[in-house]
This record gives sequence, structure tokens and C-alpha cells, in this order.
Amino acid sequence: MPLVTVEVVLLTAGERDLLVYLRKRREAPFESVLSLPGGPVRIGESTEEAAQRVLETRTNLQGLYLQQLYTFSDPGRDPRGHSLSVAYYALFPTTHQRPNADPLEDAWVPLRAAIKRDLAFDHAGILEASLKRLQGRLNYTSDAYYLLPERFTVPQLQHVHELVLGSSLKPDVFTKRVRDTLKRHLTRETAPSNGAGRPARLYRNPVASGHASLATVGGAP
Amino acid sequence: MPLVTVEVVLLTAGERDLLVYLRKRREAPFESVLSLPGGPVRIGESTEEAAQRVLETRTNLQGLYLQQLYTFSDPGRDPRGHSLSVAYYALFPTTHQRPNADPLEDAWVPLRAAIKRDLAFDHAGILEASLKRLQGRLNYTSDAYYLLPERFTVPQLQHVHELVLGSSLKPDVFTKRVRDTLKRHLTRETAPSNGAGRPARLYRNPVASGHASLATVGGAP
DNA sequence: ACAAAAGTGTTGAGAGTACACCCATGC
DNA sequence: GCATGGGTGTACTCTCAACACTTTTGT
Repeated sequence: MPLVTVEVVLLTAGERDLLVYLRKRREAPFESVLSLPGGPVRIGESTEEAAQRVLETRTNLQGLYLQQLYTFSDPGRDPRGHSLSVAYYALFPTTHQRPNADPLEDAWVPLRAAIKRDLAFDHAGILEASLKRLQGRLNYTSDAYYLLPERFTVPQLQHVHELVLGSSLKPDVFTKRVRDTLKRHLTRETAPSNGAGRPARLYRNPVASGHASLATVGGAP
Repeated sequence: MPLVTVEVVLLTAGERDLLVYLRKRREAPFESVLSLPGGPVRIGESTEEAAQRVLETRTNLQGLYLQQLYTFSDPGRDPRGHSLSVAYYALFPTTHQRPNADPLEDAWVPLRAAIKRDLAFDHAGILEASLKRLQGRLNYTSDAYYLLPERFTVPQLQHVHELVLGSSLKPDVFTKRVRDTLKRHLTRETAPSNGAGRPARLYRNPVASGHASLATVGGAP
């Protein structure tokens, strides 16, 4: 029987690209190579529970939005022997500060750069599949909102879309596309001005309930 | 470690609904209950290879179009113990006759009826997920063509779309939607008349290469 | 006042729908 | 010829992109 593991692609919105959480492996094979957080699935737990457990162990984050991506089962993907990985992607909102335990151990890496790097196992391929899936789901799911804080502006939402698509969008066109669906969530507040220009209006995040929470303090970070 | 298996949702186009291939279980649990063809994944084979092997063992069909659906891992899904199933759906064109070994052992069941039945394990849920996925992919993939023979007509293609969507489409609207993409594959032949009305024009199937082939004769069929 | 960014109103092109009409076959 | 179903052409609608314009802030 192949060994069953999960891998988690933890993503958040950075300045110029999506950022993916990677950690430096301590064990062979691929010692000191960057890899996705992951681990074996235990008896009696679903793969989704395993993914949540891995996330909490590595980053102290609980209850993140998870989406099953694909199951990778090429017998050659792990040099130690046949292992099968159920990959999930997790979306971390820009609400809180990003957890980052030890700069020598883990890192937030720009996604497109990470895909081109030499990562452990087939993890570069898993990142590529995550990006493609996210791009495909962008316009008919709420995925983008899981990358935004509890209050956000249209320009912020546009920025997330641009990060996912990897191209820039025209502000007026984008605004029109989302105005109708968003107006239900308009607040009377405006965002603090960011130096120049008119401040944007704030919207309530429609998926705020599913947002991240830091686990009870006591863990590593 | 959970046990790793594959399940295959083998679908084809029937008269009034999609048909799914189910077989009557011989073993406990769920003895003599209808279930999806499936089986354990062997060391050294990918889940896709395992799915192909299961298909060939059960139906003598080789090289069918397969699509990974989802991985089901609820620890309670198998009463014997924790097992994880990677589900695939397979599309069987209406080219050849449908294989059907023993009417007491296996059957082609209308999909929507099957979803409502009491099937073994969580197989009804797997069927439901297959239908939803197929519906979502219908308009931006070639899935529909994998259900059609090597030569097909626009009304046949429309019929497949109607089966997947579960609703009827207007012939003129549908024709316009597919005409441009299809005209590259128009042949000079026309279909034999089906009793009344003008015969439809035949098109070459754009995905005919990926079609089914019966394995070397010698098995059960 | 001016620059910068947010937000709005108007126009025009393209996709998709409805409707009407023409074509090829069996009886 | 007529019924039946396949195929096409035309007008209408609705969405979406482009462009021009107004609003609100910081300097």
C-alpha cells in the first residue's frame, strides 16, 4: 500500500505576487531544500483534518479556508518509496501579520518564482496546479475574498485578482464588474488615505466568518 | 495508515439519462448492494493506472478517458475501517455496444435514479459529485465529445448536453453556439435518416484518438 | 490650486436569444 | 404534398469594455 500524506499550499497576497509558505526540510531526502508543509494522514482522520493539523503544527493557524486541489500519486514522486499525496491549498487573509517562526526554517516566497525553483519532490508541480486552479475559480467562487481582511476596498479586491491572474486590470472596468454583487456589503466607512488620492470605500467581507484565527498562544511563533 | 483505493464512475449516454455502470457486491459489507467498480491501489502504480486496471478487469475496456474527480477520506465511509478513495470518472462513447457481462452482476443504471438509491459506502455521494463536475466542465472542456462516437451530428451533441444538464435546449440556439467551433470538423457525409425529417450532417469527433477500445478478445465481456 | 486615485455616466461592440423562414427526407 | 426534423438568416437584448468625466483626498 502506498503511504498517504497531505501537502498544504498556504497562500497569501503579497505586494507583487502571491506568496507561498515554504519550509526548509531538515531530513533527507532533499535536506535543506524548500518544501511544502505536509505529513502523513493518521488513522481516523480525514485528509482535510490532517491538512488543518499540519497547518496548525507548522504555523499555529487554525480554521483556514481549505480547498482540495488534486491527489498526486506518481509512484516515482518520492525516492524513498511509493507515496500518495492529497494536496490542499489554504488561503490566508491579510488580516493579521503573517506568521513566520524562524527565517532560517520557513519563508514566504513569491509564487511564480517558487514554481521555477528546485523544490523538494513534485512540489513545484503542486504549486503550478494550485495557481491554475485558483485562476480558474477566481470568477465563480469566493476564493479571492479569503485572501482579503474583514474590511476591504475595491482596489484591494482588484489587486488580489491581478495577483492571481498575473496581469493588470482596468480600474473602471473592474469596479463595474463587482459593484452589483458588492453593494450589499458596502459600509459607511472609508479606508484611511494611502498618501495620495481619494480614499476608497470599505466593504464588509462576505466570507469573514471563515477567516483565520491564531491558535491559543503557547505554540512556537 | 488508511487503506488506499480507487473508485471509477463509468458513464455513458443513454436515451433519457446518463447511465452509470454499477455492479452488485458479492462480499460483506453491503453484500448484493449496487456499488461502483473499485479496488485497492497497488504499490508502484499511480491511481490513474489503478483506475484503468479496475476498468479493464470489470468491463474489458481499455484506454478510456479518465478524469480525477475528488478524494474521499471520511474515516467513517467504510465500516470495516478507515479507507481513502481517489474517485475518477470515465466516459464511454456510444461507439460500440456497451459491455455488460452478467445481468445479475452488473448493470447500467440511469444516473439520477442511481444517486437517489441506496448504494454501497458513500458511492451515491460520489455519483452526485461526478454529475456536478461534469456539468461544470461541460462548456469549457471536451468532455461531451468523449461520450460521442467517432462521427456525430449536432443533434447528438445537443442530446449529450441535455443529458448532462438535465434540461432541454433549443435546437437553433444550440446549433449557433457550437457551429463555429465545429465547422473545422464538418464532413461531407450525412447521417442516415432516422425515420422522419432531414438527415443531420456528420462531424468528425475532435477527440476520437482518446476513444475506447475493447481489450484483446479472451476476457469475459 | 494641483496631482493622484476613487468612483460614475455614456457609448459602442459582441455574444447570445427569439423568431421566422428555408431545406431534405419518409410516407 | 405534407409532416417531421435539420439548418440558416435577421432583429433584438444584454453584458462588458472604452472613454470621458466628477469626487475626494494630500501637498
